[in-house]
Amino acid sequence: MRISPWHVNSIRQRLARLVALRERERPDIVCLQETKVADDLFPHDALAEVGYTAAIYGQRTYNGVAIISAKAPDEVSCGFDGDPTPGSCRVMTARFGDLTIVNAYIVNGKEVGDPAYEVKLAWLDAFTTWVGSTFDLDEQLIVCGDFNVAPDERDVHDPKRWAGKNLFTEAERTRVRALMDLGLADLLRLHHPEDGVFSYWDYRAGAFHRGWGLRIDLMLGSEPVARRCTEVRIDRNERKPTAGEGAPSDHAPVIATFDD
DNA sequence: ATGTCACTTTACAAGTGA
Repeated sequence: MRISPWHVNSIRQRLARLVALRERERPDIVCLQETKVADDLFPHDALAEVGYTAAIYGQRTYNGVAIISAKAPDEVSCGFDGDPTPGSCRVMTARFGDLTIVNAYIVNGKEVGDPAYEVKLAWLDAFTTWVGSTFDLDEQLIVCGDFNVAPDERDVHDPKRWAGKNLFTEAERTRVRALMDLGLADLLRLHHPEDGVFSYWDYRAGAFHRGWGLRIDLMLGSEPVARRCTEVRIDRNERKPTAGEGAPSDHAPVIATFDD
């Protein structure tokens, strides 16, 4: 089984590349963030042509998440109790048999000092409280998506430059650790302890070309999921302008493989 | 830090969010 979280930054702009990902990597499930489309305009037909059904929680212009899969989920729910930003479509949960997947697009936070940064911290607290009180961590649980937080120094191209900056503050990283302390492992790190493994490069300033990346797109899994996880990698090539039809997202897909 | 991108509006440019 293969599961791929991907921040697409508009599913309509990324449709050809999503279809290509389907053909290239054959993910059974893709968890999308920032679909940026109202539900009545979601491209169900184009995805059905490559064998995907889509569970969607979208809004126009901002945010929006979707879980698309070859086999339809048994159960889907949207949002989470205690969300400090009600009305923003950022979290959805799908159950596939014994496996539950939470797909999350965490508040960006803009910059330290901006009110949005305080919202981000409150959001992370509320999200962790909800995950801890809603799910059994002894069961198979995945929490994945765009966390907008780089967990540690290996996850930023220049830790000194990023120290104290939004996406890499101690306050954010402490909150991600608190989520992991519920009993969720960073699945990529089980296979790749090395630094320089990034999932996001800003569109501006030629960041990709210069190697100015961050790893903020994470796949966390409970112990029963971690045991089944045989590989996690990031499809860095997908970030290249030349990698396929249309322009790239500023995020690359994470690709995780599990024993059946 | 900022060599961009996507979306929206009463729209043919500029603001917003990332």
